[in-house]
Parts: sequence; structure tokens; C-alpha cells
Amino acid sequence: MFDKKTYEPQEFEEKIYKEWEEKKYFSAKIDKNKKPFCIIMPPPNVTSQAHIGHALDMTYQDILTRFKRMQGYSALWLPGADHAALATEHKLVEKLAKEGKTKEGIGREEFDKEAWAWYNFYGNRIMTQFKTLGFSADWDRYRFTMDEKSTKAVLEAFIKLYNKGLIYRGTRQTHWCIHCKSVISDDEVVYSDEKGGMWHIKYPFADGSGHIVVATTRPETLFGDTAVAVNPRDKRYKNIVGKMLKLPLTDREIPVIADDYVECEFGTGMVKITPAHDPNDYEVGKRHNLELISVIDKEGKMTSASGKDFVGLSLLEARAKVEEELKKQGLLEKVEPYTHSVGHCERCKTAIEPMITEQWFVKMDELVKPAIKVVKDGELKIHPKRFDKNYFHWLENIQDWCISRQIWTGHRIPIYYCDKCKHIMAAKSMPEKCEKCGHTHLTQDSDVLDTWFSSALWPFSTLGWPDKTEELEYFYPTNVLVTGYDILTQWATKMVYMGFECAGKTPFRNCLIHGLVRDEIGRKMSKSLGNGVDPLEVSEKYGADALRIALIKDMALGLDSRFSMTKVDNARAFINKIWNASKFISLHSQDVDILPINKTKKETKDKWILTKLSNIIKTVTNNLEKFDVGMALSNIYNFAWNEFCDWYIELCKPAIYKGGEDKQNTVSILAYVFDNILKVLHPFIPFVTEYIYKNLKPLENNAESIMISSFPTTFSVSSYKEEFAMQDKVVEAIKLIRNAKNEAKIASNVKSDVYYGDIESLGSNASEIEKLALVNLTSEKGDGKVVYSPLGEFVLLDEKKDKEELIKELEAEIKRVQFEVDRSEKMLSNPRFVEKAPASLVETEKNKLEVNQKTLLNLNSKLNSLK
RNA sequence: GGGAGUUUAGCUCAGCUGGGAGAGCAUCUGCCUUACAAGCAGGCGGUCGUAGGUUCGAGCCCUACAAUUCCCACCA
Repeated sequence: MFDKKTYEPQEFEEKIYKEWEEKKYFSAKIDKNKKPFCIIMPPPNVTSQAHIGHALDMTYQDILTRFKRMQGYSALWLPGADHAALATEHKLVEKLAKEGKTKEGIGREEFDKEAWAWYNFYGNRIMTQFKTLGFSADWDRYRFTMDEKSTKAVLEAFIKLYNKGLIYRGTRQTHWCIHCKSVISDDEVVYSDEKGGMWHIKYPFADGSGHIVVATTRPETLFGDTAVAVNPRDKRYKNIVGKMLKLPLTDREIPVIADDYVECEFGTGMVKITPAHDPNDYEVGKRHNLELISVIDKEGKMTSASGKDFVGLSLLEARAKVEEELKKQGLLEKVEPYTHSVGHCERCKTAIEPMITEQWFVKMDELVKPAIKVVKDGELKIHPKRFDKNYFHWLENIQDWCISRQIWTGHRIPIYYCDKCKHIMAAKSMPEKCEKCGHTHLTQDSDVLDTWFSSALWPFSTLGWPDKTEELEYFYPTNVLVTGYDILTQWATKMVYMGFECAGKTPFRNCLIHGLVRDEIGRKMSKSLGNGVDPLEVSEKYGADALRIALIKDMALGLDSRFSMTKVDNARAFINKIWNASKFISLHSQDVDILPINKTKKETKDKWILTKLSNIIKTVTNNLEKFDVGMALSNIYNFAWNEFCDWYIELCKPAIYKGGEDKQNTVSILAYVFDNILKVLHPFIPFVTEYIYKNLKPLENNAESIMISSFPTTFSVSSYKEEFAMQDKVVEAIKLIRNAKNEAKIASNVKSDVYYGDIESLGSNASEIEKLALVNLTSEKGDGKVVYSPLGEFVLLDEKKDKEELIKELEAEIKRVQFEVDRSEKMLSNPRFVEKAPASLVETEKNKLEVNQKTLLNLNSKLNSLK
């Protein structure tokens, strides 16, 4: 089984996963005898393929789920996908266009069919991709934001909020995408700097007494102007407030008004006010009761309000024509190049148009209160804590949520209008007649809901809400939401306030925030840069386990990390190390009857590694409980490689080669420690640990899968204290001797003679030192380089030294120890240190001083005898 | 404009409630030692962004400044 020199993940990952699935290890049962643990998977968009960001996010969740499952919790990781209305509609329309069709052409019903085919195909694809990365979600519970149960939850929530007056229809200034032909929310607008111009336009006074100049980046909107504003404190313009202006290219007159919104220093200090097409102007208009004149329609064309010469023109055409006309009439003072920030549709990148439209909104002020409180009270903890601030800031400044979208993909708004009396009703399905006038012809609102409406319900709709299910009772509130800081505010906040409103409780008790995966030089991964890493490609080549380590190891909570193939290489090297440790154990356990750990005879080295093992189990467990997954992995990674492989296995070799009982005991303990390491590693690297667990002979009698074995717990090691300290000294001595050999330029494959005073006192440690430092210990004195170790002096005999050199070395050592003594003395002679520092610290300092003073005396007398 | 993060070895990053600066990569030296050269052993390398302050003691706490990244608001 372990005859291969290196580990080849391709051979077993797929097979192992299939077995896990067949044996239903992922399925979580409601078990009153077990504590529940639940993570709801943030649903990836059906439009996307698994990318590196998903891989990171899901790996965190998988590690936590596997850990808790092994700890004996009934651990549910509930998977699902999001219909991503705008994004999906965008892609569907593209697809139809390729087939020469339009959505209007095929109609709403046919479009829905297309959408469902898409959901099923792509939803399945991304979940299949997740499986190759080893994720242990309960696939039988797979949910989709548009499925029947989710739809039921959406209707229930909408009607509940509507009846409470928390959902209302309003006419507002909204962001309109002329490409998607839908309103989009503030969150869906992305700003970027764009080069444009600043048009300085003359507006003549109506009474013929000259003109003023306003500066604008959008001259084509001048048809919608209903005023020009100046700052009330602006002395330059004090006397013109209230005067009328002749609006160029029209026969309308507009007033000069005063409003604080205007900044005196900017432009000419005069702003044309277009309430229908600018959010700020809209507010100014409200304050001054100005008329709203829409001059741009939903297609991005000029309306009839712009006059017969301009109606029907596109924005760009209109802009050119306005410029031309103004020039002709001598009303254009100048056009300056100007760069400013322009909002774009997140999906299609089209510049958005601020526009007055009628939309559905969720009223926020009352809704968010429990969401703020729950974090303030510490009942919902955000990790790391500093993200609290972002969370509060967002909720405290929140605007009413626009939930209607003028597209076809998504949950249709459950609002019905009476064709006769225009009465509005909210209902789960078409009412038979108008509740007010009894008319039987009703029409459903044509809009659909914002995608986030259904994802806001995700933590409880997936558990069966609004029905009172056992799942909801048992698993809700869930334990932890894992997500990137980029959607903490956009999504997590929505779930919390909807959780309180609908399910009466916080949807999760912890929120784990991780950073973004960036490329090797710290850039965001993006299609346009072409610097994206495909997790599936990496997994195929190096194994899912290696990818998982590369993503998680050393990642600090909430911080971005850089992904590189070097990390993957290191990860693979680590797994290969584990693989080879298996090979070693396999090789030497062929003819050995493995003893249970409590029947083994334990030597110093064994008590040493067992102490370290117990400590590392504690550390890893603590870090996982704190959600510091990256740190937990580093802990066990370093232990497995440095302590176990590099030291313990090497320390075991003398006993193993000796054979007999020594070998039997050693191999038994070796297998025990390794078994524990595998279990601790399993949540991080599930595949290779499972493969080894199942195929390594000394572990044969264990549970049928490492997945359902118990996570190791600490054990008492207090009686090993002395041996632990001794082995540490031996290790230190070996390092120092190696170091000395290296400095003496002795090749590491050359065995050196080394003098040591009391070889017998070392016991079996003597052979360890001989083997690991590659030396021959002798009690015959001789000259050479002296190694000062915690076990006393060793003398490297190969290197003959003259007296002068010895004195030099001795003096160097004296200097070093003297420094230590001085340091301790200085600290201890400070009364405030002795007084205020913790007693244990003072104590260790005293001890150190004592030991060092003795050493110093020793060294000095030696120096004197040489001189 | 408001808020948050980051700044530690050449590079990527750890560093606990304040108690002697760490890892990996890179580089250099020596080794194919019967688990592993995808490896082993060892070396070099740091005024912890700057300046103050608190403290017996500061990479860690406080203040200011600088560089850099991100979020929110938004620029007629």
C-alpha cells in the first residue's frame, strides 16, 4: 500500500469521496443526545464556476464542520445555491441573443423554463466542483433560492412585512440601468473615475440684464432644469437670488434659489438643478418644491420634455447636439476636460442613470434595531471583533431597501392590483376577486424581488421556515456564518434583521470574517487581469488537500492573503512528508504485534513526544474553537513535521533497529502518536488522512473511517515532567554538537569522536546522541572544541586546538554567560521589578541567575588553569 | 469628506492578557544517512514605519506623523 515513493492524490481522492457519500457520512441527523452544530453554506451564484474565493470560504466551513463532527456533535453543513437574479438574467439574455431570440419574443413562461434549465445545470456543476475539493456538506439537503420551499418562505416573509407596514411602494430617485432596464440598489452601483468634460453654460437673465454661468458635466440634462442654485452665504450672488433665468434651448424660465448644498468654491459657485436626474438635485428640489421634469426615459433616450429637436436622441447624441446649439447661440462659454466619478451597473458596466421611478421598499429604521442590539450585547460575535464597527456603521446609516427589480429572473412580487378600482393586495397567489370592490380581474405586479430578499431568509428558509420543523427547532440559530469581509454588510446584516423579524432569533451566533485571496503580487484576481487561479486545476494536479493547506495555512482572520504556487508546493511537500512517515511505520510494523498504548513501556523519548502531543491537541482545539483555523493548521503542521518526523522518528530508530521488545514498544507508541496526528489533521486534509488511516496496518482496528472517528483529546502527562525536561536537554545538546561539527567544517556524513565525562548517566540517550549528531562518545579525555550544553560539556576531539584558541573560545563563552548574569542581576536589583512583576517571573529569573553564576565560576576556574 | 486595516529578515507572513524577536521561501555551507533530494543537518540575515508618551519592562497600550490598502459617502 505504501510502496510508492511519493504520494499521488489522483489515485484515491475521487474514490474516497464516493465512499463517504455512499455511506452517508455527511448527512446530519436530529439527535437529541448530541449537541447540534450547524453552518449554512453561503449560496454561490448559479452563474459562477467554483473559484479560489469559494475554495477558501468553503474550506473554512469544511474544516469547522469536520472538526465538530469528530467531536461528537451532530454537524450539519447545509449547501445551496443562489439564483442571482440580475447576473443570471444578464447571461440568459446573452444566451438568447446568440440563438437569435429575445426574452420579450419568447415570453415570460418560456423564459422561466430557460431559467430553470440554467439553474439546474449550473447549480449542479458548481456543487460537483465543490465535491472534488472534499467538502462534507449534506448534499441531500441541497437547497436553491428559487425552489419551492424558498419561494414559500419569500411569500410568507413579504406578506408578513407588508401587513406590518414594513413594505411600501414609493416614488423615489433611484439608480436605473438603461441596459438591464431595471432599477438597481445602491449596493449594485460601482463607481469609477471617468474622463469627461465640464461645460460652462451661460444662462441669461429673463429681464435681459446679462447672464450667469453654470458648470455641468451633463449638459443634455439642462432640459430638466427647474432652478439654478447658489449658496445663501455666497456674497457674490446675494442680490440675484429670486431673479428669473431664461433656460437655454427652451422657452422656460427658472428661478435662482439659495441652498446650502452648493459649495461656493466649486465651479462657478452656481449649480443647475435637475431634480429628476440627480440625487442631490432631487433633495434640493424637495426642499424648494421644484417641479420634476424627466427628460431621459428608461431606454436612455431623450423624452418629449426635451423638445421636438431632441426627443428620441440617445444621451450622447443629445449631448453633442446641445453643445452645437449652445455654441450657435453663443451660450457656451467653454468646455474643460474633467475627470469625475461615474456610477456603473455592477453587472453590465453600463453607466447608471439617476431616475425617478416607482418602486417597492422595505422600511429599515425599526427592522435594524434588534440586529444592532444583538451584536452590542455580544450574543452574535463577529470574528475578528474589529468588524463590529463596519457592521454598526452600515446599519446605523441604512436607507430603505429597494426590493423591486424590472426583470424576469427571480421571485415575482406577490402584489395584485384590481383592474377596476386599482386596489392593492398582497397574497400568496392570485386572489379570486378584489377584496374591496369584488371585481374578478386582477393583475400581478410585473416586477421581481431583489435576489438578496431570498438570500436574507437563507439561514432559516433552508431549515424549513415558515413551517415549524424539527430542523429549525434543533439547528437554529446556527453556529457560525463564514464569509468574506466584502459581503459582511451587504448580506450578513440582511440575514440578521430578517432572522429576528421572521424567525424571532439571530440566524447565527458567530460570524467568521476572512479576507480575499489575492494573486502572488497582491492584486485582486480578476478576469480582465487574467491572474485568476482555478482551484480545480490546482486540485487536479496537486490534490485537493494541498490546495486546502495552501489556502488556509498562516492565514490570519480577516486579512487578505496572497496565493502562490510556492505555497502549493510547500503544502504538497508536507503531505508527502506525512505520506513517508506512513511508509516508515508501515515498513517497521510488518512483523510487530501492536500494543495498546496503556500496555506499552515508555522511555524518555516516548514520554517527551506524548507530552508534546497532548499539548498540541490542546492548542489546536483551542484555536479551532476560536475559529483561528489558519493558526490551528500551523500548529499541527509544525508539530507533525518538526517534532514528530524530524525528531521523534529519528529518536525511535535505535530502538527499532534493535528489535525485540524495544521495537515492539517503540512502534506501538509511534503508531499511536501518528494515529492522533492523522485525526487532528483530518479536518484540514481529509483525503490523504483517510487513505492512510484505512491502509496503514497498525491502525487497522480503528473505526471504519477517520471521518467518524473521535477528535483526539488531551491526556494527563504530569508524571512525564522529568523525562520531558531530560529529552529537551538531549535535543538541545544534539543541536549544539551538530552546530559545532558544522563550524569545524566536518562533513555531516563523517563520524567524530566526542568526549563526554559521564556517558553512563545518559543511559539510552547516549545512543540517540551518537546517532543523531553522528558522533562516537568516549570517556577518554582529549583536546578539542568544547561544546557547552545543558547536559554539560562535550569535546569535539577531531578538531585539535592550540591553547590560544581554546582560551579564545572559553572567553567567548564566559562573555555570553556573563551577559546573562548581568541581565538577571540588573532586573533583580530593580526593587520595582521584584515588587511588581509576577512572582513566577521573578522566580525563574532568580533560578537562571543561580545556574549561570555557577557556570561562570566553573568556566573561570577552567580559564585560570589554562593560563 | 467619514471610517477601518496594514507597516516585523531580501520576499510572503506569524507573534497570546505587555515579561529575552519567529516560521516558510530565497540565499550560503555540508550531506543521495535503508520513510522522504518533493529530503536531512547547519549558517547568514531584524533600531519591529517615524517621533514622542505610559510602564520596573513596549513589536504589543496611548498621541502625533508618514506610507499603503480597503469600505462608506460622493465630487454641479
